[in-house]
Amino acid sequence: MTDSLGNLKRTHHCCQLRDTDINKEVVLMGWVQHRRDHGGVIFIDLRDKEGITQIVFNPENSKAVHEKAQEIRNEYVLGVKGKVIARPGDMLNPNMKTGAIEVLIDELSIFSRAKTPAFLIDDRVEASEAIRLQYRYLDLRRPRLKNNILARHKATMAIRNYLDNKGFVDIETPFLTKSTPEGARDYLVPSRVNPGNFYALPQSPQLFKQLLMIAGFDRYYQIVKCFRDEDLRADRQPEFTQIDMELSFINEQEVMEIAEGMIVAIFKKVLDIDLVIPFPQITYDEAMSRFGLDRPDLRFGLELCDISDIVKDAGFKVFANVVKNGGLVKAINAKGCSTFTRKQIDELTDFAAVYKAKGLAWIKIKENEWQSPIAKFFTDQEKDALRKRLDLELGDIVFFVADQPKITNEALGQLRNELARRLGLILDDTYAFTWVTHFPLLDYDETEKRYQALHHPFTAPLEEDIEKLSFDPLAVKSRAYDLVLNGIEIGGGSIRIHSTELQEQVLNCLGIDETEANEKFGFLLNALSSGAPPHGGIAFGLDRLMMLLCREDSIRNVIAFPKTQKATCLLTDAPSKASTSQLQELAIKVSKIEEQEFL
RNA sequence: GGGGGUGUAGUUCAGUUGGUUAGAACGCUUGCCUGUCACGCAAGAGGUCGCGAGUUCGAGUCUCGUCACUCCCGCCA
Repeated sequence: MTDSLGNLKRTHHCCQLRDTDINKEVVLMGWVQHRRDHGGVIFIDLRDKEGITQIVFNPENSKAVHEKAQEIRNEYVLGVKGKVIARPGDMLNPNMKTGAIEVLIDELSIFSRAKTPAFLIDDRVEASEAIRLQYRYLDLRRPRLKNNILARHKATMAIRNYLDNKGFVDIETPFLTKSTPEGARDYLVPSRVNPGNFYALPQSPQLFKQLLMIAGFDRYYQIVKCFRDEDLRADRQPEFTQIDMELSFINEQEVMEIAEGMIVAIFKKVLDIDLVIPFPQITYDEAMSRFGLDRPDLRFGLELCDISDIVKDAGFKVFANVVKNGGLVKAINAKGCSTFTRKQIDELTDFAAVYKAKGLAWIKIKENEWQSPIAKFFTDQEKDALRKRLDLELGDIVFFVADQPKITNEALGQLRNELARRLGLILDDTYAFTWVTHFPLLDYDETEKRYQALHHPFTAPLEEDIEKLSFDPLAVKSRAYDLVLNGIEIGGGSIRIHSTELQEQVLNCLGIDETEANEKFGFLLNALSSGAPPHGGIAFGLDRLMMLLCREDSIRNVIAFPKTQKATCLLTDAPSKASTSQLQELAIKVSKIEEQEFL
């Protein structure tokens, strides 16, 4: 039998007692971190959410209690009553906050016995991801995960305080809602009372927050789950949390200012770091040109350099032909890295190939010569131009990618990040923020042969570009902005379209005709024509932000109960089969399941 | 949908060219120990080598398939 709590009342937590508390009678409750049985005296490290206190069972103090304490094992849950005493002179433990004292126990309650845990509750012990997820409640006892979750709480508190002070109203929006076209795959929920019909879980509260602006709430925020049924990554879960906000009567600069203030408040509260604002802003075009990606990592240089004009007539046909066909030839000069071996270069070539680069050309700048499979194709004049453009000096190696602009930028941009990692150019405690602005409004989907919104269909085009919608849609820039931290997109938003006519025009561009538009989001178009204020907003990925704040490399480590890469939960074994009666009630037939187990 | 990595004791891993009884560390159990702090000492238990086929006199090791976890590409407005 185990003991019940009875009248025992906790007086302190396990990180609280100091030498100033000596001689106090205290009651502690917690889990057994370690047991050290010396035959006579037994030491136990008692752990709770706050920390660890050493408790002592001494047979000279109470034989019966000492006897009972023999039984204690790791992870047992105890309540103990005793006296705070000073540790003997040289027995202080400077590594513990409570290391000056210990508690000599007079009364012991064993609330729970515990099976031997699958892994030790200690950050120094490794366990596989699968085991950690299966026993998540044990992993959450360990300091690393526990502290991440506590940091997340600090962050959300800072966010709520900040936004409340700025006049934002926290409003909940429905989870059982309507499927929206465009965007990610929806999670569907069958409706029992409307057989054959389905709700969709929201990919974001986008339309509802716009409706709230039209309703006149002026400033809205929500820390809210969003659902996207797409394949997972280290920084992507099917359900994730957004810090979602929307404001009326503002422009993009004002949204960015508010957002910066919030990020500052979070960093101050969680890390006690004072960030410098405003964050730099660069346009999408500049980001692509200099860094190859729309989420540039500004912690290091290694910028990309366009050399298409220099090589357009070169004897090296690979380069020349790419330029002739509207492609792009760009290069990165890795200063002082001409010592790269053939093997290293091959690895980098394989790396670039992942991003569809057909090859990775290179030139090593050696004494008296350019060592390279392609150097012989260039005239002295071309070499001279390259030397100047790329700042080529003795000991450099320069990498080239030649392809369609999209591939050249992506491959070389990713190579830039990889080179920085390999060369150790990335400093640990640097937080390099940047806004990326002036995204294109649309891009062209080759497989579906139509335009699609880069951000979403409700993003406003730049005023001066609106007329181009009819004759050159791809040249239209939008009023969208992303916030990027260390090469990772942590938030994005836009000024929205608040005019019915413009909204219809953009939908038209996307190939959504009036009938379809009315069917899919006629409610929004109606609302827009019922008095819509100019408005815009932004949403941050709370999980990604916390991942960066906690220096984790997966968002699973900042989510209490995350999913595996196949979107399952190893703890609860979700998703699982539905019973025939459940399915019948929902008017659903399951096909293509090999061995359907009837429950 | 595609590519890479991993899977051996409760946990983390080692396991040679295919060869006798599959090892280590930690954890666990028992005993000893009154000042430890991931205590120490001694003894012990613990294995469907992910699963299924195949090759072979013989498979943890080789081949094929399959499952799980993970990283990436596609996908993710």
